[in-house]
Amino acid sequence: MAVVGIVEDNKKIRDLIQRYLDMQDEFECPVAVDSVEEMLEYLEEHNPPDVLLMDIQLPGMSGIKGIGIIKQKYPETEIIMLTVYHDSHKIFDSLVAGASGYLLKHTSLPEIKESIQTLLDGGSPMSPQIARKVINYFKKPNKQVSEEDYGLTPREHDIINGLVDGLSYKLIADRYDISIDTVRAHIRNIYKKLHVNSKAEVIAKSLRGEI
Amino acid sequence: MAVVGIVEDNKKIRDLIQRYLDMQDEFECPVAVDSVEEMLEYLEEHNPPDVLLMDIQLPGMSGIKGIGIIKQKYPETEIIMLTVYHDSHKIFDSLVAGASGYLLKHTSLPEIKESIQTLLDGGSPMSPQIARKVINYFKKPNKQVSEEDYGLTPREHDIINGLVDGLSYKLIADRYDISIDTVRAHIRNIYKKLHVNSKAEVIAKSLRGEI
DNA sequence: TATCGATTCGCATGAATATGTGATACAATG
DNA sequence: CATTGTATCACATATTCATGCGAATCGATA
Repeated sequence: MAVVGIVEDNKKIRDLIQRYLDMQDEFECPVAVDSVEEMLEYLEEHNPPDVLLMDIQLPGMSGIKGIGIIKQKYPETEIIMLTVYHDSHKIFDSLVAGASGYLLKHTSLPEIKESIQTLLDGGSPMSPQIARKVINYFKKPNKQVSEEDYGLTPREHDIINGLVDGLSYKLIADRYDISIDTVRAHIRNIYKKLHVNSKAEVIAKSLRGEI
Repeated sequence: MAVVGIVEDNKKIRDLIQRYLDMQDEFECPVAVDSVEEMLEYLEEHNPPDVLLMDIQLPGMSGIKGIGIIKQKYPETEIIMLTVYHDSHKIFDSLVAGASGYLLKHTSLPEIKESIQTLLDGGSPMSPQIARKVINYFKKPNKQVSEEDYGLTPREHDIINGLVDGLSYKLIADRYDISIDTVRAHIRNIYKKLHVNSKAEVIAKSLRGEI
């Protein structure tokens, strides 16, 4: 049976979720407190829960700060944020701090139950609206920042992949069944196109996403 | 009524989805082809669909490359990947290229329908397993997962920074006002600590956030 | 005080890399 | 058909890198 903890300062919501989860055969919810500090006290004397439902806006320490502290001491505990905030900053900060799921407060009790199960099954519960923002995170920085076109040919990309994998000219030649002199030729052209003159710079450029 | 297009090389799957969607009152699925190239031809003469379901492994151009081309010409069209691949690279590449959702191929037809509606409502359909990988992306560069302690000294970190900047031993020596032999000495120690034996590997490790 | 780790420097050698100057073959393009 | 670009290969040379060995200084710590 999975053990779930709750950190939520609204007593009504807290009690509601706790009662609901305790009613379920699959879950046990022995601890529901209204601040990170109280949860930390609790954790000093009890086994950490498998899952924590956590609000962001809390008396005392914020939930986001709490994630970091709790995950550091009890890395096995998975944390799902349950909050009214849907702005990108709070979402990202939570995920970066170590949260594994992010739900909005209008989420129904059965959906919360389902989300906890999803988490225990190795998934990350997230509402589609939240997922959308997370995905947008990937889009913005790239389209603008990177994506320069150096006019590299497919073969040149192959060679670059070899370099990034830390291979020597000889090993790259082996990988693609070409002679080491051909590798040299390609690398010379790559250097020209990228305006660099060492393996190191190519690797750095590539891993920074500039190619 | 929303217009949906399909790019999928498995004829059985393609026809199945097309027939199913066409049966729905909410959707119309006038185009289902087996390559990005064909979809591009179609788009030249028709209005772009609202949503595209797209495979990754395709004859000719890959679906990931296709995303970029299609989103550039028809930015209003939303793209959902529908694929067997669940490795992080493909997921990230797809999202970065501009996909708005990512489903695995075992997704049922009603779930696909639901996902399209989610997308049209401004959400991003994504299975919990995929969401999990996306979320892990946020965690890695930070605290828990990575950051092995190789016991590198501050000076060694300096030298590594020099390498990552693409500098030669001589330039690193200049930067820190030390002799090239000292640089050599540090690099020898770094190689020992990181268990590598080339600049390339150090740079790769560093830029992947493993140091 | 004696030891240890961090930092510094030197010398030497073989391996790998950077760069120049060629060449051939093929496919696509005008 | 001439040109251009990709991909292939060869030879030569200078530079850079990897690595082994040794050693001095200095601050901290046992």
